Amino acid sequence: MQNSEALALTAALLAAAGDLTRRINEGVVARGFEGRPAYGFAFTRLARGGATVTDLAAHLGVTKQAASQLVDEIVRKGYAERRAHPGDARARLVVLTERGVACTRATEEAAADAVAAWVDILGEGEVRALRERLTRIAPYGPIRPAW
Amino acid sequence: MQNSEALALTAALLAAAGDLTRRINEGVVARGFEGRPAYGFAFTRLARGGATVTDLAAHLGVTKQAASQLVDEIVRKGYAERRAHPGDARARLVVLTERGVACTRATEEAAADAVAAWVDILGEGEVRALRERLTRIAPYGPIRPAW
DNA sequence: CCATATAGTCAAGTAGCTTGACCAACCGGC
DNA sequence: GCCGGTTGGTCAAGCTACTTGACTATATGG
Repeated sequence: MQNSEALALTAALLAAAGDLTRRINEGVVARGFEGRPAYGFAFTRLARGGATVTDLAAHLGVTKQAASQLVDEIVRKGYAERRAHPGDARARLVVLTERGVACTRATEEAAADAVAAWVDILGEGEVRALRERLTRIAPYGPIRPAW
Repeated sequence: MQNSEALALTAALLAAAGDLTRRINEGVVARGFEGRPAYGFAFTRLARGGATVTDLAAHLGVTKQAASQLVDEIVRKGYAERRAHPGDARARLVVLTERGVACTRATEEAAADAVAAWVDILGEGEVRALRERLTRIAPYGPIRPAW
């Protein structure tokens, strides 16, 4: 593989990731929620019975201060609330509210819509293969959304 | 395709793009250049006979002010220089210096190295297919590096 | 030759992170 | 028990890479 192709692959990956992220965010907004892309990844973690700020920080690959600020935001917007942690008085359990769950569903729907556009181009099998290969290449490190 | 898979695909894309970008940047640094990921994409545009700030802004998908700041950086670091534009006294042609060309080569080498790790996992054919499909999905919009 | 558009820069503001300092609560060894 | 070290969380300040807005100099079409 030539050097220039490697850079083109990187550009294509970034363009694809950016495109998808943008479409999903637009879909979420169109469904009546305000947010930024990082919310979706935070929600997928919170949806499993809640999480501490530290859990969330690890999941998102940021400092706990940054995670705490994100929690401030989603609490202020009514998507989550901080509760006492059962069994650790230092920690606080961040759980989704009703509206937070609704936003999570909206995000998943928007993601499905965005990917559907890809399925139209590549076909379902190839999109699935794409995901499988990407997962093999970059097995769950923490996520760095960045858009 | 289930909704949750669509989000997983997005996460995988972001993780892969972030991983690749990080590896390339590390490779560039290891070769003795200082920079950030955006440089690589700027250089690929500048390498073709230079470009104006406005060209670069369009290529990178940012405002011309942001592009101008990036040019300030790479000029300060000795990778490029501003020259008079032949035929338009308003415009200035940004061209790579010798060192800028060397850094461009280093970036391409680092990218090739990073992708080589993927070839080890997936095989050359699949990596090529990956790139082909990504290019079909997200045909050159402007690039938003973001890391 | 003038009205409008374009290239570029300067200045200020913003988002989303970081590092550093700190406090309260947990925990293992003695 | 309790005490040193660790961990969960927040507050405060700073930084980076962008943005918007205002402006100047040059180009261009009627």
